[in-house]
Amino acid sequence: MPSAPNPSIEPLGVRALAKQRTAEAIVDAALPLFQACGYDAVTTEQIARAAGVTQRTLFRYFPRKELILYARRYDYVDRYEAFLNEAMSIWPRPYDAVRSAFQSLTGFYEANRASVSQVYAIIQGSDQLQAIERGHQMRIDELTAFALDGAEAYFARQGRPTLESRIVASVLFGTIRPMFREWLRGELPGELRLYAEIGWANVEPTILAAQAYADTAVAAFRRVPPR
Amino acid sequence: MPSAPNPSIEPLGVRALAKQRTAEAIVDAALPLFQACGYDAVTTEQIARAAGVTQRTLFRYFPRKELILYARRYDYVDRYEAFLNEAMSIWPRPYDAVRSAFQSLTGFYEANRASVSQVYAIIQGSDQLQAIERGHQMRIDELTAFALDGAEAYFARQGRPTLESRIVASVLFGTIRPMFREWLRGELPGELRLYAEIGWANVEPTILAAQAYADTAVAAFRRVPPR
DNA sequence: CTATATCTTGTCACTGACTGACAGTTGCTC
DNA sequence: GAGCAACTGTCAGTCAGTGACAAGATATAG
Repeated sequence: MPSAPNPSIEPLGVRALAKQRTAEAIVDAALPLFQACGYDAVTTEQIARAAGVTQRTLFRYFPRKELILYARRYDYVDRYEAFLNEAMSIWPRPYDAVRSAFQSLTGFYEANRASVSQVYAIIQGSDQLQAIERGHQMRIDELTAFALDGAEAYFARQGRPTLESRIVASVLFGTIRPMFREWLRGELPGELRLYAEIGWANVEPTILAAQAYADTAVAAFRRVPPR
Repeated sequence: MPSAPNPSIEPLGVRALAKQRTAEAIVDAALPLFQACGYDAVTTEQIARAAGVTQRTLFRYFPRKELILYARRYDYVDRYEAFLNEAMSIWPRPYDAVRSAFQSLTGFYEANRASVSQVYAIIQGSDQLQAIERGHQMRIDELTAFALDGAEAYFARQGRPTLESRIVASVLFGTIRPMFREWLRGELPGELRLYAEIGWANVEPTILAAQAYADTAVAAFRRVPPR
């Protein structure tokens, strides 16, 4: 009685196979349309017709329109969380764990450059999608800030991370993200890993400065007399 | 022939007055409903009926539902931009200009604490509004990064700000924003200005460190051999 | 191999935000 | 006071997203 069947090993029944094919048909129909006309201009009904299903069925597979687009990005937020979970139980220093998780994510981006770039380009064409994207980024930032608070804080994840860690996380991603973006746009030659390594090598001194800053600022901040 | 009439001095005709009253009636009807039931649960038709107008008229005044809510926030993004425009033509150092613009914004928040807090609380209750809010924050970040690139770059605002400035801007707001949030939530006693000043006094060394870092990182980054 | 339970899909009807077109009314101007 | 422009209401329509139900296909038990 295998309680957690691996879908890639477990032989799929006709039904599960059909489901998989339907989901892929929807995404395959949607992406070219998004690319040609822009995300906002494509209606869910057009996608459904192009995929040979009803609009209702489409919404059963993808409860929100954005999810059709994000399917091909393989849920990079969840992936980062998984990487971080693993790294946090291996590395003693939170900084090393974050760095390791990010390296894993970098490898993932490189392995799927084509589809990730395509989705990135589509996102740039829609304000709504950019806002959603920013939400994902905030989640990544928060996750990272929790990680920087230490393994205990990370795995509990109660309330909000400390102000110090949030500051450090914004320094970190304020640096790394623009680099990722330029690479995705094809404005940087060669491998992403290379740039990521340069970034990390240089970011460490600033992290230390930011940490020192965060400590003094937060201390001053808490020292304000109540009332 | 006054080409730019000041609405608060120019005597308003019956028509203009009626328009003003209608807009206020809509906002006055909406805010209590939002506060009581949550933004998402209140329909535009309910608001229209409560304000004594048609739904169609409501949308003529506020093309999107969110704008009803944001009316009472007096468009803080536009306001920041106006502050920044002024500051950038006064201060020679971009950093001072940004600081000055932010001080103006802080004063504005303090002067309108009640309504700003109310709107903030409503935003917290809706995912959609939070996404919109993120969009505003992105605009503020970008504006600030352009400002840090210097007056010329700021007033032209072509393309994207430099990587260096984007990094510095994220450090800046990664620090300032959590403070604003805590203050708006009522978790910090006293005046916002006080906290803002502490934050700024302490952020400067980190800005310098971040700037130094950004310079070396970006330099290393550009030094990567093409191909 | 058949009967039945389960899954999946299509159809229909609906909500809620938002828009275009048209017509009636009212304030403004000459 | 006539004519023009602005403002509003009415109506119909689009698009995202949801609930309910029935028909068909699949899986499973006997």
